Amino acid sequence: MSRSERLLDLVQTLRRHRLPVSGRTLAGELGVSIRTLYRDIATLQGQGAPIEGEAGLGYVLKPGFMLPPLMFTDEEIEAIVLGSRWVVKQPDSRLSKAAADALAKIAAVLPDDLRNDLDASTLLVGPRMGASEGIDLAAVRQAIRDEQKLAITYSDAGGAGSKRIVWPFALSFFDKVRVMVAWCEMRQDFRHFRTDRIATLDATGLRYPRRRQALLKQWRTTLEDVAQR
Amino acid sequence: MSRSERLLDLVQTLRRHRLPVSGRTLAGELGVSIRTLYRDIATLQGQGAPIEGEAGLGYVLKPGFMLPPLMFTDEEIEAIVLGSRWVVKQPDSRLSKAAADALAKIAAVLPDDLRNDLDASTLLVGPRMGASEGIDLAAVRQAIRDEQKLAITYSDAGGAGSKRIVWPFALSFFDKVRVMVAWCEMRQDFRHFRTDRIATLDATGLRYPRRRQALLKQWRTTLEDVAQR
DNA sequence: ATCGCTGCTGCCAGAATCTGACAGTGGCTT
DNA sequence: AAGCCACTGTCAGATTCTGGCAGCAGCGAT
Repeated sequence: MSRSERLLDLVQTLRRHRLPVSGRTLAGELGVSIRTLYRDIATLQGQGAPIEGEAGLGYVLKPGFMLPPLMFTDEEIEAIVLGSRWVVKQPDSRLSKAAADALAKIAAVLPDDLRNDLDASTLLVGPRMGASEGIDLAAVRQAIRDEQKLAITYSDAGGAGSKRIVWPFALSFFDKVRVMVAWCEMRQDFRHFRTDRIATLDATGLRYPRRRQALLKQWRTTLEDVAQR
Repeated sequence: MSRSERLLDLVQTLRRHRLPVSGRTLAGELGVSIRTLYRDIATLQGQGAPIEGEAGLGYVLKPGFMLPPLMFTDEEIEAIVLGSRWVVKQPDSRLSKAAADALAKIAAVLPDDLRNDLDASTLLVGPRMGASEGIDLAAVRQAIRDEQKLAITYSDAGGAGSKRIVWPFALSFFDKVRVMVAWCEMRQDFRHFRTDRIATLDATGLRYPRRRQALLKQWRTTLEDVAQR
């Protein structure tokens, strides 16, 4: 058994024993000398595992769990972060604090580009979407990640359809519908497109000339202006 | 730099290069020989990392991300799982599928006792809770984990207060409020207690005589019976 | 106060692992 | 055919890991 496997084993073993266990016992269960066990404990503590050792008693793992290295796809990470953000907004203060802590831990290890992706997926208002989507939201998300223009056919509130080229930079939940936030070339302004009113959607393969991050920032500023009126 | 650190570095390096990179280049950036790089790639692939190598091109990391070992508290895991379950229920099929996949991956590595804890935290109906809680939900969660009786003072719909001993086994979201699901000793039946109507709550320290898992199963059966009426 | 149990650290030699270099195979592109 | 590349096998040397030993410190029981 390699060292890294053994370290995970140690955590699991500590979880099984709820009461303090002596180092000698742990070493025996892992088939390793007590000296090595001390080194392993030190390594785990160095990685942030909440293991407490007290002379005369033994070791206890404070309640918690070490998630081993896991491979998630972009969308899985997005789903987890989105769900956690929702929990943060819930009134259960303990749980919402826990969710915030978890988010911070996850964000701390995410590479920059992925963290930016997540910023683009905003959660505006208490979400309670009803209508099923007609278009492929994954395509929208892809375009946002790649900072590429989209050609869409959109039916506005009045029912009139229009073709537009837009620069999408965020997918948002708003009231009961999902909304794609984008710069509209036709209007030369920010526009919100309800995803259930987007009739057709085609990737253009063309990159738009500004950074998504910059658009997002500018859009947020605009929102604040509106709110202050 | 230890080997395990370097393996994480490799993943990060592969993420930076979006286009295929040759093994020679990667080896150079990591400061190791190309032979070692091949071994590292093999190790990562063995751990499930979606790295693809093609002769004549180089290596690409299929979009995704490897979360390094992370320490979460019980409540953080609960928050993540609960949030992901919410995402699963959303109409965005791509994202909800991603959430389901992520949940499966997390469940696969959770120790049994923690997985049981999570079963007790159910998500019943589209949640949109408004009222803030008066009592300490963490105490309820603790009692559920430890399978211990609780003494509560509850105000029912009519406003009349009553003292009861209950065996809590699940915390649930229902309509707009949070609900503690428990066996009520007074009524000798399952009862749902809106957490915002629980006036006082005291731990008894007494274990109740049945397994939480069994209560949960029986309660679900009861629910189905009611639904079929 | 003494004893026993335990956590924790430094040290060192042997065991285990990792590493780099070399050689070779097979696929792909030019 | 030539060049680039992924990939595997082998092997000696470098590196790391491991176990045993010695010693210190904190705690509770005797």
